[in-house]
Amino acid sequence: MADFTKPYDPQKVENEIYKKWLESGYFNPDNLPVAKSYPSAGGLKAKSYVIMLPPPNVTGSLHMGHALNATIQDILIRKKRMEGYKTLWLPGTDHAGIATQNVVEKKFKKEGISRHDLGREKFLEKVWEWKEEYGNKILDQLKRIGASCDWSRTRFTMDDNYRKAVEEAFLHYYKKGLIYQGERVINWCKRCQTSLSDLELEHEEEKGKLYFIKYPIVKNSKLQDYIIVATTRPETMLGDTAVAVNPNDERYKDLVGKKLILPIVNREIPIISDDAIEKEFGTGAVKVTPNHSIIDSEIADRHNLPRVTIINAYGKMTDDAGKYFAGLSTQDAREKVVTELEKQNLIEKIEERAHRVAKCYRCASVIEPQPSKQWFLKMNELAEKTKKAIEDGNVRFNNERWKKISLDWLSSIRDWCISRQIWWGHRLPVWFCQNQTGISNSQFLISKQFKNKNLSDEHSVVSIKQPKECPFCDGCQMKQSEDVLDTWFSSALWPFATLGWPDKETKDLKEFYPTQVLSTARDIINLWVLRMIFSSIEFMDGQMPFAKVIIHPTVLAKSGQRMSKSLGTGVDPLDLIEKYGADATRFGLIYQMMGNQDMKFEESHLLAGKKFANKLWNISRFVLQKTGDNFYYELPKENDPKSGNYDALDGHEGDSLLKKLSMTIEYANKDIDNFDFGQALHTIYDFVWHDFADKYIEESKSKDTNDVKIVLSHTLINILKLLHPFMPFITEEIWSELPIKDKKLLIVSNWSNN
RNA sequence: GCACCCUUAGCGCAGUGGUAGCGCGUCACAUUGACAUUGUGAAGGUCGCAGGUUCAAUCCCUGCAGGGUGCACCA
Repeated sequence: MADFTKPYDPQKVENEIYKKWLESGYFNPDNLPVAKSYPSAGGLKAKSYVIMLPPPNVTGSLHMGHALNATIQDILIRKKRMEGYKTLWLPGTDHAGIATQNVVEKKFKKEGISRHDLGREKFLEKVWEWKEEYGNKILDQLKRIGASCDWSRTRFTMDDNYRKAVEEAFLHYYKKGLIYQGERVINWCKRCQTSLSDLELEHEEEKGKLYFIKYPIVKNSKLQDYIIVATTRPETMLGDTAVAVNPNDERYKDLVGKKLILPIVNREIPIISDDAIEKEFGTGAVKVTPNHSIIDSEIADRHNLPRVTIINAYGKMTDDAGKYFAGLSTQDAREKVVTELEKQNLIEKIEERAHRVAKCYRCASVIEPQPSKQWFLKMNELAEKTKKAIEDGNVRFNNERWKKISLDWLSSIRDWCISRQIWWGHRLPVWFCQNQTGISNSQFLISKQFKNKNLSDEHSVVSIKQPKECPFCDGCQMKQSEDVLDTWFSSALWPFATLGWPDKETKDLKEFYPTQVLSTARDIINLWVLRMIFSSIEFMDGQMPFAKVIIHPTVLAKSGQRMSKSLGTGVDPLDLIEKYGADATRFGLIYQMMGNQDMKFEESHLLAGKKFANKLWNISRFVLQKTGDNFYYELPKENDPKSGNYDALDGHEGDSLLKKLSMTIEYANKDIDNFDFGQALHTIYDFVWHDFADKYIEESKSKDTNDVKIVLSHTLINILKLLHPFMPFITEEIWSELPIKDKKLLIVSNWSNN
């Protein structure tokens, strides 16, 4: 029971209201009144409205971005539910391969146990235990802010059925010839001991040194004595097999084709020309280290250069680096190389220089590019189709800016490295002959030349189940690849794998696919959004996974910095909910969401939200007191003999309020539908506080006519509805106090029939 | 390097080719009246800087400065 004698206390109300909603079953679309009006599957279908919650990582806990995003989605879902759509907001979590494995590894490290001590099977058991215990924490936190997800449909990216989807997708791409195994230099995290895709790197500006090193030219009296190359990583020179210059660089024109002596190593290496080299950088001459730089590797491919691997998977120098360096860390090797070069007077100069270092997005270790055999998904064709879908407007972003970012990425895309050398994730459905290769892991390469290999060359087959017989030998037990797939490979299937795909006939898939809106953060546009689009093109017959994409503003600290735990700039939304209530937290976030790419978080808006909740509370109390037994649920219709009062409304001072109310409703509707949530909330706020409370209610105190009661009841009902998507708890609570016959919960009341 | 965004009151942000607004904060007054999580009122802005277009620019254009973001093969 609402206690109107006291100020509004969200803590007392919110849990009770949420329980009420859960008991009602209305979060599940199958229980909605609209589902009941279309009982037979064969007949007319109720119109559905579906949003897939971007599955948070199981390791996650709610941050401001989640809170904002959840509020946005809840606003849309609640409005559509009230409008009579069969609404589904499907929640779930992502197994988050590397992130989760790291968390569990860390936990055991404290006890001095490594994952290798436990072994794969045992370790995975522990990860599952961890997931069962902590993995749903973030979903419970979403409940606190009022998210009306259908919890009965909660999915996890490693559920049994989801696993089927992932395997099916892999098989599909493979049969189409889009998945292949390739040898190349990839991004390697030496701490996580796995490959990473280009998108899983973070670049950080660091102070470093640029070394200018002289490489002597093989004797020729007419030419200069040496070429100077600039590098930030002198130790990699031990693996150099060429020096490259731009073809149009006049300075080096006569030198192309000549040979150099690689210092220390004393290897003869050629001078080559390649378009990838910029004349302006450094000296315009670049050392080429094919096995420890992705770009250099590509240059090496174009010029058929030999490859030398001088750094191993743990970031230590190999035997091929020479006996003086073998076993050293790259840092120690660098110092030793520089000392040696100085001794030989081969260092021209050393400049201080800020440069960007690629780091692992999960553990922040410096990336050590490594030659390796990995699995790739060909991107050209998929990217082209995705581009077309976006250009044709089959998927629309809430801002052109995001469209452009997407198209840019799709235009300069490389094949996607989808294999990872970790344990937690979906294992590749690839099986190896034990007598021929025996290798079941993407291995670290020391080969001098790279190839793309056919599976049959590798004595392996792609199969979801373990093959009964090995096609390559007599009766070996084929062994499954030890590799797992990139987490994002499975996330990319989220919009349909959650609805039962690869079974195309499930009731949910038929009824709820495609979805209407995807709302997410901008840093995963490429990582996730675009991959969902091409996955849907491939697996759902070209049908887009969602019609519209909302990229919401990034919530920054007031200083303009990113919110982060390590910087101490983070704000915990749960603390805010504790302090102001969920409604006020939602209000505060949305109130400052005005369409820019960032929003600097300002806590005072939450205070405004709390005050506003209280204002609404008191408005309601006043209206109920004033109307007493004459609370009008419906506005009397014109010419209705029972309500001759209505005529009197024309020209009544309440008439202008009602006009303003209809305008507010109209604008708010339009703004919500355009995803201008902040604008909508401002409009409603201004009407409620300034037009309704400050003016009309003040004036109404001195009047006691039936007209006034009609206007008061009618306006209250409408602002409760209008505000429900934004502030669901308090509006539902007040609604429960209104004297209305055959009253439904506000959550399923009609959006617009008053 | 390329592209994009932002710069308006102490703070966070709206807004418009012609008297500049909201929330929080500040100040004054009011107060057992739905609500002090209140009401009424006030102070506070040459709308980043410099040019240009225009009868008129905070708004359109150009340049500059500061802040931010995305992308890229910065060796």
